[in-house]
Amino acid sequence: MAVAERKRLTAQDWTAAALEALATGGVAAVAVEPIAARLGTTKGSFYWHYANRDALLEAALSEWERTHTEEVITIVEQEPDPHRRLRLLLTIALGSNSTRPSDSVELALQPTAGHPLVAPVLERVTRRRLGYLTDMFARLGFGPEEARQRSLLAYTAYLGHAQLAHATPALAPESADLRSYVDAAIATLTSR
Amino acid sequence: MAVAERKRLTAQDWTAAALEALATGGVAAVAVEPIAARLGTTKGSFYWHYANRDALLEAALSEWERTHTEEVITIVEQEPDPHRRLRLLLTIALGSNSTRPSDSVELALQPTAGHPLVAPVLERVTRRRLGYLTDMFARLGFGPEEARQRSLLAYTAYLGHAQLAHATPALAPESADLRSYVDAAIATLTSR
DNA sequence: GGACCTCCGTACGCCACCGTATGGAACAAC
DNA sequence: GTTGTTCCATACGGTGGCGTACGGAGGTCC
Repeated sequence: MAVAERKRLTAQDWTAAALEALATGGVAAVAVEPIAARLGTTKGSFYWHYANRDALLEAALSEWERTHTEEVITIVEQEPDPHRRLRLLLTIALGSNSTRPSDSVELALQPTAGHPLVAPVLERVTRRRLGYLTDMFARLGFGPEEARQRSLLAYTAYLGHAQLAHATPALAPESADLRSYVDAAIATLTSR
Repeated sequence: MAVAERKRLTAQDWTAAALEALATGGVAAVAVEPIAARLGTTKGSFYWHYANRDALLEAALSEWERTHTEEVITIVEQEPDPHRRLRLLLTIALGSNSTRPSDSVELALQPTAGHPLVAPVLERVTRRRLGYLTDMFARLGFGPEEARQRSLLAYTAYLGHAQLAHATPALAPESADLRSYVDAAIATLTSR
């Protein structure tokens, strides 16, 4: 966040800053000169580490795909009990911190979903998550078709929640209310 | 859609084109010169009808706020039976045509939710919709708190579905599958 | 302490879009 | 068919981001 001590930069520094810009301002915000200014440097630095803007965007997207999702799945898999695992997952997904950058990226990619660099990443991530969720419902004892539909409902609810928390935070549940909401949502999503 | 016979344009023509651009390319796409080109005219026309770009954006947002939502609510209110009414609403919301411009606008506004012109519109629309949904669940016999949480789940699922259908259409349910999904979702959302 | 390599600052041309100015079509009224 | 009004085309300057060229600072190695 802080400009710090004017050190030399690495390609990593640029991707990190790009990811941050991506989360807050979307694909359009992944712009060389503004990010350079934010890093307290100039374009000269950037074009040393990267060929062009697209390369930076691509790096940021890869970073996002690599980091999130798998990270969460790994954490959640520690919990052996299926019910508690689903609860943990939804708590992490809906809860924790409604404005953390991780899910902001997903939202920020939305309008440019058709972008040639964005589309494949988005599809891979979504497929992975949906597949995992479906598996979870199946392990809760739901049949294949039922599990698929429940996971779809759960995942779209997650997406919508992130959207709500970002766009109209005043209307999204928070803290204590959020915990209560997560409980109610799980109850509804797993009721037969 | 077609460029037509090179007639004179009205302010309405410009807002309509702006709304279309907004739906497909987001706030950034509401740009005077590209829209002028698309309309087969020039900026000269635009600046006769509007003061500047912001005025156009504002007009497009107003148009959207005025048209959608209330339109759907009016239709849905024709149906007297609460269960069938909810079904009708979700069918319209999730179903019909996943890539119609109406809900694309909502998605397109997402990344610029903080924009001074966008934020208030988004909040009013969301509040109205959530309020109406909560009311529907209440009329189905759910208590106030339960109705609020169910409506939240239903609305976020709607938002997420729109997002899914737009960003990764390959992973969203379609046609027959969609009808089956809507049924399953309603069953889950209204189960006690 | 020179030679070298890594990284960055600055200056430049290019393009897209914004907004202004202004002359002139197109149409209406009579 | 002249006058007046409505609407539009064109030309222009300004701004912000992209990408390139190139010189030079700051480390590193011997």
